[in-house]
Amino acid sequence: MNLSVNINDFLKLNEVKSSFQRIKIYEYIAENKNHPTVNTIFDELVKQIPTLSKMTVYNTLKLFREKNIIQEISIEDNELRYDANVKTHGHFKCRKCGEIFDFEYNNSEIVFTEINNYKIEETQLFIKGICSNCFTMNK
Amino acid sequence: MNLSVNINDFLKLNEVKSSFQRIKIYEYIAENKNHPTVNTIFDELVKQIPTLSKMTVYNTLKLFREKNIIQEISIEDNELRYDANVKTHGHFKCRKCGEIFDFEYNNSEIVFTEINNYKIEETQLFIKGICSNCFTMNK
DNA sequence: GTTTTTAATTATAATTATTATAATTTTGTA
DNA sequence: TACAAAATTATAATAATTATAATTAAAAAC
Ligand SMILES: [Mn+2]
Ligand SMILES: [Mn+2]
Ligand SMILES: [Zn+2]
Ligand SMILES: [Zn+2]
Repeated sequence: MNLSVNINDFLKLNEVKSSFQRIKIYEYIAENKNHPTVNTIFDELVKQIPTLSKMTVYNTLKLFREKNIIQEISIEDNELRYDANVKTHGHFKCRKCGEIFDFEYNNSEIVFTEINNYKIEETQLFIKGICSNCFTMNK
Repeated sequence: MNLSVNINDFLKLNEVKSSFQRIKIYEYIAENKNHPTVNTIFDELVKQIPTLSKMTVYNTLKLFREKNIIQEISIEDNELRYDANVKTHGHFKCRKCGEIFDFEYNNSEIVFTEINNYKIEETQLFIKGICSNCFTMNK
């Protein structure tokens, strides 16, 4: 079974015209689940695709966002990161190792009195601190 | 009563050496509560202080952050914004008018099973959507 | 299956944001 | 006032992003 074929269908299903570059970019984000930046995506893929242009990465990410098949997260420092998991979930960034961990939380448990008549379209919960790996290592 | 005098004391209390520029920058963020970007702060203050350098704004914001008298919020688009309210609180950005609203929420009500042994240092909750002003105007 | 049309990718240039460095000015202290 | 230290400013360098045009690839028409 070839994953690229599945991604090809997935893109078409979401009104994204498929191409070799687009499949590879989506594949990278979806498989690695590492919340990569534009530069990470480019640097990793240019190894496989030497002709790849960073412009294509920018354009493709913009298109994927418009079609809602990826989400953009700006956890800190002006560094935008991308995630193929578009469901609402939380992100934890470790100050030591820099890794970003996903976590689930119950959105409905948060009570908003001040903005209860506002139309909510997107929710982002970011937590920064030290992950358990780095915490135990320091002892 | 002169607010600048109070800010002067406040800065000293927080181990920040006071200066005319630093007082004006803190004053702008604290009084306007508009979560300004570097450019907003510079553009507004350069009207009063024609010799002001953007470098000073960058340096001062970095210093204020280190001393924890402001917080940096990166709600979207690679645009960093600054807030003199350093207590944990949520931010709502309206897609129509662009304004950012503060709201309170009870952090303890959110249950994190996956990261329950992680050391939490900072929490940011961002919500995007349409504010009630813009929502009623569109009807 | 070749030609034509359209769209995507690439290469390049332009713009913007940020950081680094050195010169100048200000502030505090003797 | 004179000196030393720090902050501010001016300028240059770097990095990130966007815009534009040329090239290549894909799709549609014939
Ligand atoms: Mn995620
Ligand atoms: Mn706020
Ligand atoms: Zn870690
Ligand atoms: Zn609004």
